[in-house]
Amino acid sequence: MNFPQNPNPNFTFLSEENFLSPFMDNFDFSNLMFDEGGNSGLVQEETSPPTSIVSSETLTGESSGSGSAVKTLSKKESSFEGKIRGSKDGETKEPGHRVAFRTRSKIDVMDDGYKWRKYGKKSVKNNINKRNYYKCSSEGCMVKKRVERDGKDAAYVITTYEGVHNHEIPSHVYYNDIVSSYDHDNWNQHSLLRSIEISPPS
DNA sequence: CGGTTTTGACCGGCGC
DNA sequence: GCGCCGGTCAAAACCG
Repeated sequence: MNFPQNPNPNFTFLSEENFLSPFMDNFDFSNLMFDEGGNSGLVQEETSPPTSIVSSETLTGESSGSGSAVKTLSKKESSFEGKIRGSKDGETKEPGHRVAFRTRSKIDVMDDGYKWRKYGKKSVKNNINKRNYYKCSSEGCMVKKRVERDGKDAAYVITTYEGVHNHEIPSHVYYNDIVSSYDHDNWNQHSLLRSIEISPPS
């Protein structure tokens, strides 16, 4: 269960370089969903049917079944939002930056440079597979991560990040270095990931 | 030895 | 009011 994506003992932060090639080779960012406190506007699950989100992205005709997964997600979103609004008024209630990725990969979890500790596993409806819950290991950092496989297309993995990191990425230096060094088209996609990791304060 | 994973139980919200 | 459903906790096992 360690690092299925990188059996290599050499895999470290430095291996990001190594990580890059296979990463883009094996993974497809076929669908990304952004939602910053329901303010981004890139995702609008409440007004638009979840399907539209999928179709607006590139699903290469395999979007048929994926709708269900997205649906579940959006449903969660709305309930989550309601929960926030219903909470106390002055409680430093962070809107919670939420980002959902839908990637095509053979592995379950992608290493994004942070240290995650698994704290739960649950099987959800609309998905025969189990959903895994991770939390950032750093103290005071309550960022959560949710990983599940698409019940319809086992090839796809849905990863949802929630919250903003308090601290630097353990491999932050490398990221900067890499980002500067590698300006390939591929990094276009990955830069998205990076932007999430550094999560700008609104 | 410390930190992490595992797994079932528990809890709280929502819908009916 | 009850049951479903999703999310979290916590204790024990497990691993490096």
